[in-house]
Amino acid sequence: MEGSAPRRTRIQQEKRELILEAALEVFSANGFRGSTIDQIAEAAGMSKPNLLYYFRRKEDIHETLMQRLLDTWLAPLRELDDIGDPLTELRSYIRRKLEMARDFPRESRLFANEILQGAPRIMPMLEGELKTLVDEKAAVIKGWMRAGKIARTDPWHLIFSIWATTQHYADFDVQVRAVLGADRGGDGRFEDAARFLEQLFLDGLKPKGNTSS
Amino acid sequence: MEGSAPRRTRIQQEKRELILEAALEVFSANGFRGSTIDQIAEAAGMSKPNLLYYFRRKEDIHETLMQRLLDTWLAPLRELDDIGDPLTELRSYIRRKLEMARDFPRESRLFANEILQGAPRIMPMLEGELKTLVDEKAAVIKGWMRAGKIARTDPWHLIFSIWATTQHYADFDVQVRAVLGADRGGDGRFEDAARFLEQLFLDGLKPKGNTSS
DNA sequence: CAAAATTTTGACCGGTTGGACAAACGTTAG
DNA sequence: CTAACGTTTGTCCAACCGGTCAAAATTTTG
Repeated sequence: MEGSAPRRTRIQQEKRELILEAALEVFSANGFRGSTIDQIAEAAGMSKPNLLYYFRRKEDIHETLMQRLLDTWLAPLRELDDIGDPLTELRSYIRRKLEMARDFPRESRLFANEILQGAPRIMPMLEGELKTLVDEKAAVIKGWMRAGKIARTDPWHLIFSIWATTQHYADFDVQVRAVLGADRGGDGRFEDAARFLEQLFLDGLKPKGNTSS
Repeated sequence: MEGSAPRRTRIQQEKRELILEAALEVFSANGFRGSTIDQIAEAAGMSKPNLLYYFRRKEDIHETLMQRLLDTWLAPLRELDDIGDPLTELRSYIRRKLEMARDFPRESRLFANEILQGAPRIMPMLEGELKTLVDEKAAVIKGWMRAGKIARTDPWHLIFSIWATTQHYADFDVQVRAVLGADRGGDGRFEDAARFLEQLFLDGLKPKGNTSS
């Protein structure tokens, strides 16, 4: 048995890669329904029928893109390990997620688009693979709490808050840049965000040498 | 002078309201390009030409919806005042934003859709009204920091993180519910989130009576 | 009631979109 | 050269979409 993946020539591999790159650009900017095959074909430098020779349906492109995305997207969480200092481990998870928002904003937006529209194409994955992974890591975090290594809170909502704060810099990028303005909205914004998030997640907002009244 | 708003009969007021309600449902679920006038008309219980009698273009509906949205959406931030205890003030801002995510998830998703696609229709507002408001409130927060009432951080990124964490429960609702599962994903999830966010923003994750090693 | 004004509808139109298809083109192996 | 195979393109189509229009139905007004 050869497995179910169809055999592909070298040129097919390359062209499919080209199409997926173009489709990521278009889908992430316009959503699935807002994107046309023509747009993708043009971005990939080929004609529409030619594109349809490599992917028979528009949905096939989106599906392939989404499958690839999910692996790399969840990699940082998978790396969250029980070895090492818990606070350090969480800090580097936050850093990695923020780096992904900086380096792969299109992937983040593609994912956000899908979830926003009710996740019609990846619902089974959310309830299956994703839930399993999060539950597993929540158990790890709970262990750290029982050991007194980090404060006691809800691990699931902790993970949500890390996702939300980091992906915000990819998904809401135009808003972030508009509000920060020309001077502070440049490349340095990710370092500012990293500093802020580290402080937020470690120390919160209470002033340092000050017990609450 | 009567002002520039056109005079409208009672029935026009009602039908326009009906259409806007239906359009909010459809636009927030499918985005602007992903929604059709037919869908909105059907959701509003009228024919397409009839709908177009009240709003001449699809974009007019979206624009009206967006204008109304922005006022109510920014109301909590406008209320952030210099009077009262800073930590209490921030805590209730977070609570109000989370309540809005719970009570007006469609509005949140409509806004998220617009920003995700590059905010083509509200860019001037982001750079104008929104930036002005945020700058103003950031100055207030900076005052609190100078007075030693809250820890020193970046006020802009603080506001971003509040937006991100609270709106996450509206925009990524399906994911949140899928990950939490049937038992914890019910109505109680917003109270869990409120408790978690309060702790996160006030105390962070460091264990209580424990100086870092 | 009847005229006037407003609201609703069916039919229609031009442009776009996802996708099919056969013919043409290129490449490689015998 | 040529047959076989893989690739590319022009053409076409049916469905959909945003929007128009004139006529019909309804409501308001005198």
